[in-house]
Amino acid sequence: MCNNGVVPTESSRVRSMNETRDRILDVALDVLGENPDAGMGDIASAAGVVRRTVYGHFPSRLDLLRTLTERAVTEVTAVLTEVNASDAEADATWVEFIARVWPVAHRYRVLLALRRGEYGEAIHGLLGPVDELLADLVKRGQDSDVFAQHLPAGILSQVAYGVVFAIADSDLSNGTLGARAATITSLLMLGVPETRAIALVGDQP
Amino acid sequence: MCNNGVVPTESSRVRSMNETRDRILDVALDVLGENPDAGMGDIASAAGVVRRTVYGHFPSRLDLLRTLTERAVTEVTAVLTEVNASDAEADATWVEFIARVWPVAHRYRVLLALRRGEYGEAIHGLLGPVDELLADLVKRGQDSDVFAQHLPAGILSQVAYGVVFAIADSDLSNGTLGARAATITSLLMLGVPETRAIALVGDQP
DNA sequence: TCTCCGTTGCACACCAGTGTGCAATCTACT
DNA sequence: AGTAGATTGCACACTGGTGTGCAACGGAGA
Repeated sequence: MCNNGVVPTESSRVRSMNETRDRILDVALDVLGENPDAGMGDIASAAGVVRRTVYGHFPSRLDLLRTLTERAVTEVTAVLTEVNASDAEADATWVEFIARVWPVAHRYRVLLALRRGEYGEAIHGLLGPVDELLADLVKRGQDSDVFAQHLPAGILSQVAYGVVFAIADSDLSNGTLGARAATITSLLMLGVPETRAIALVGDQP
Repeated sequence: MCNNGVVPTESSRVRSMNETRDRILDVALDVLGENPDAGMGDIASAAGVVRRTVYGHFPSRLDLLRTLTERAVTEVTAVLTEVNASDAEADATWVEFIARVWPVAHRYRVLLALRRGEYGEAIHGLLGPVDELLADLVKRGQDSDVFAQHLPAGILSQVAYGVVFAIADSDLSNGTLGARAATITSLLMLGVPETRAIALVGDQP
């Protein structure tokens, strides 16, 4: 008997294995989010699995971290390029970006802490493309006089999304309150006047 | 033979011991600043001393960290209370505060990273008084309509000096450029209009 | 039923850091 | 010269995490 469809209906073995793998990744985000120094054992038990099993899916801790980071980069760049496609002003684009990236930033907030520490360099490297896209957006805003120029675009963008992550990491992180706060605060620090900032955010649903 | 002066002229033994102790503390700031996970051994060799000697002065790693933190708290609160004594507007006070606290913040920038990690809770606790003083200042600014109110004073002050430390930790950290950038950026995020912010900073020497 | 294979449980070696103990050494003070 | 005390060098035990090896279990698929 051959496969009846084009896609070779994954055997349930494979599917359950992928589920395990995904669960480990998901849980790892939570656990590391609470404590960036959590070990493979902590992640394993949180995922309802034995440490040895985690090593079955990810040969090393760095491998797991890399996979998480790649996921994050994929999701963020997707949002960022989509948003950048519009020809709106840079500040409006920024607002839409934060609104859409907020859940993602909240999920992956731990990566900012992971940039320091043992595997920081590897993580940092993978995050590079995001940094560039972000700097481009800020640069565009500076060139059209929408954003302040007291700092070079590269650094300003770093600080700005550092703030977003910081708020995503704080008590406000849940609900729309955090998103609003992060958006307004980052706009302010990008040099957008308060009235304009509030108007822009007010437009958001 | 009794002491000839009121102050019992420290024997040079005691003095050189204190010098060693201070050198360890100073060097620890540098080493930990580059790598918050540096061990007692790294600190010791950087101080030109053996690991065992460090343990002679500080019974445990936590003890060393605590001492560093206490130093930082002392220095910062000194600046903060002094600055707060003036009856200037909150934004002007903030500018003076950043200007004077900048070298201190730069020296102790590692403490922000240390707030997470194994001994984070202890460090965090010691840093409490600084947080309060800072929140008070921001609150004063909000009450007199000088600072924005899109975030509660407690969080806004956290984010604001998070930014200051972030810049103190970046490439700009040296020279007056970093201080200017940190001041303006933090003012912007506190809701001070760009023109006013630049004017305020321009006043500074 | 039998086989494959993800999973488990336990073993181990390895590494890095922490904190302690103690004899030896060096030096400022008496 | 003698002594007290800071420092050294080396020892050790302990902890906690990493990564690997392997036999055994258990369920889905042939």
